[in-house]
Amino acid sequence: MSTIEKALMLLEHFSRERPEIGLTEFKTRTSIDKGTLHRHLTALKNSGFLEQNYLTRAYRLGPAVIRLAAVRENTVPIVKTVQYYVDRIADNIHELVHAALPQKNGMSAIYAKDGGYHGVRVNFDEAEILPFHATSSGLALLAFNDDTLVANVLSKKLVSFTDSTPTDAADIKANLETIRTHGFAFTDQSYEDEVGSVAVPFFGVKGDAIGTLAIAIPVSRINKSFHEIIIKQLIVASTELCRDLGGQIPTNVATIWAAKLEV
Amino acid sequence: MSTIEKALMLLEHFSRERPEIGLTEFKTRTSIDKGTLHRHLTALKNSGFLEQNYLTRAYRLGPAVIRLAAVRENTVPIVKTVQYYVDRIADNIHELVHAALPQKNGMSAIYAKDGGYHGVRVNFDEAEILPFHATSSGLALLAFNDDTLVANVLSKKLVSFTDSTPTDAADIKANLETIRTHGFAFTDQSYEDEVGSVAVPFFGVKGDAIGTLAIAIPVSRINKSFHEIIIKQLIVASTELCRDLGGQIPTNVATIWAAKLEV
DNA sequence: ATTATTGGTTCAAATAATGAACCGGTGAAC
DNA sequence: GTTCACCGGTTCATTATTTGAACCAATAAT
Repeated sequence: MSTIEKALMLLEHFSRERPEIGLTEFKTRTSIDKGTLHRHLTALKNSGFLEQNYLTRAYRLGPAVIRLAAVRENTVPIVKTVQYYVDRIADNIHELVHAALPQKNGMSAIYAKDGGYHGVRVNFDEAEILPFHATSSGLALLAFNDDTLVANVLSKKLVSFTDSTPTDAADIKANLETIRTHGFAFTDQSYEDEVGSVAVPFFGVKGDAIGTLAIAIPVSRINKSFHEIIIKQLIVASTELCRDLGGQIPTNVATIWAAKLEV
Repeated sequence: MSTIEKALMLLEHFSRERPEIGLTEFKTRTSIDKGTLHRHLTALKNSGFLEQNYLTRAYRLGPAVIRLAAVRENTVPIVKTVQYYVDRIADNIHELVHAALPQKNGMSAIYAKDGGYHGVRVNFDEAEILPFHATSSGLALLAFNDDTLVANVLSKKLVSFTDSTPTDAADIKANLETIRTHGFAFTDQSYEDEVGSVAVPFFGVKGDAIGTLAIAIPVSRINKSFHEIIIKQLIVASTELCRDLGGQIPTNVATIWAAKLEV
């Protein structure tokens, strides 16, 4: 692995829950030598990707990422485009809806809306990393993306989050196959207890999955008819979203989805 | 310079005007060896910072930056906080207002609003890099930030954009001194013909300038009384913004600003 | 059919990354 | 107030990676 990739991996450790990370904490998290770490962190700081809390000396993300995100969103306005559909679904079904993009180690929610007026809510952090193997977003993306990504994900250790988290590579591979035939993914408390989720992919110009639309919902509120409503909403939104983004829905997926909508 | 910094410098070449850049174009822009470039671009791609247009093979910014920006904005919600004040000023004075943060080679506008109903408008790109030495934003930041940044900027070649662009280091240093005594910066067609601008800094916890609020305006509409109105608006907004961000206005600046508001 | 231009690869030489040991400052414990 | 532990940061000989001139393959232009 190149030095560049090693350094950029450090940025993955920042999240809502861990917005600032000190040198020693990085050391325990990564088991990289302190000297090396310091060099890398300094390089990232010099480039504006990190800045230091001048009191604690801990590192946090810097202003460079803001500019880059603005340029990216101007190039490929996924966030803005996705917002409309997430909002629409949330307003229709009154549950927590989100859209997510693949990152290196999982899906990252880029926008979420809780349309719910229920007492029981699903707790959700934007910018959290959703592991590929334990969430419907992750599975939906794996099922309709490159096989190399699947191989890559399954080659690593599959962390268990609940009693229902699938950790066997063969099981997951089989599940991906059923996801492909169904045209959507769902999970039952595989990432958080009491929370189920349903996801559909959306596609890029190559017809590969470039992101997902998903719904997270307390298992107590799931039943068959509602499940079908959810899936229809997701499929319709993803279809329109693909059109907006200039993406291409693979013909087999298009057929499956069309059939789902007719029922 | 470390390999990491060299690679990250490549990302600076992307902008609204140049959202996609191919290998050979990178070569002409950077005069880095093609082999090296390809390695770096691949590393950035593997880390999600770039992705490739699969038809043209050109590179563009990738999804990783979206997540990072979301985390950063959650850590230090500058964009969101700044929006309110930019909008307010734009509504009051009916001109193009923007806020900018320092990047490596200039200021980057993070939010802009044109409150104008005039025929003549200032053209403005968010996420464009505004050179330190030729814009009021840049000068305002230099004047109230670290001296090392000033030295760094002045040590490089100062590009000329118009006939009025200051390119002499000594001139700029003198100008920074007057900016410090005035508490704001202004430029007259130093970046674009027919456009003047006024900027004030806003400050971080250390009392160092961390960004600027600025107004760009056709020179035909500038006159003394309007100039003063603009400055008052900017000063008031920056003062409140510093409070919101937990920043500290240096006492000497606070004194100057207070005097300006009394007039 | 030929040439120019594109993205991408190779491998010996040059250079930068690495990491164990070290430094100095801060705060807690005795 | 002395000691100790922990923090961020630095040093420098060793080691491994980066580098770049030359090369390859595919596509577009002449």
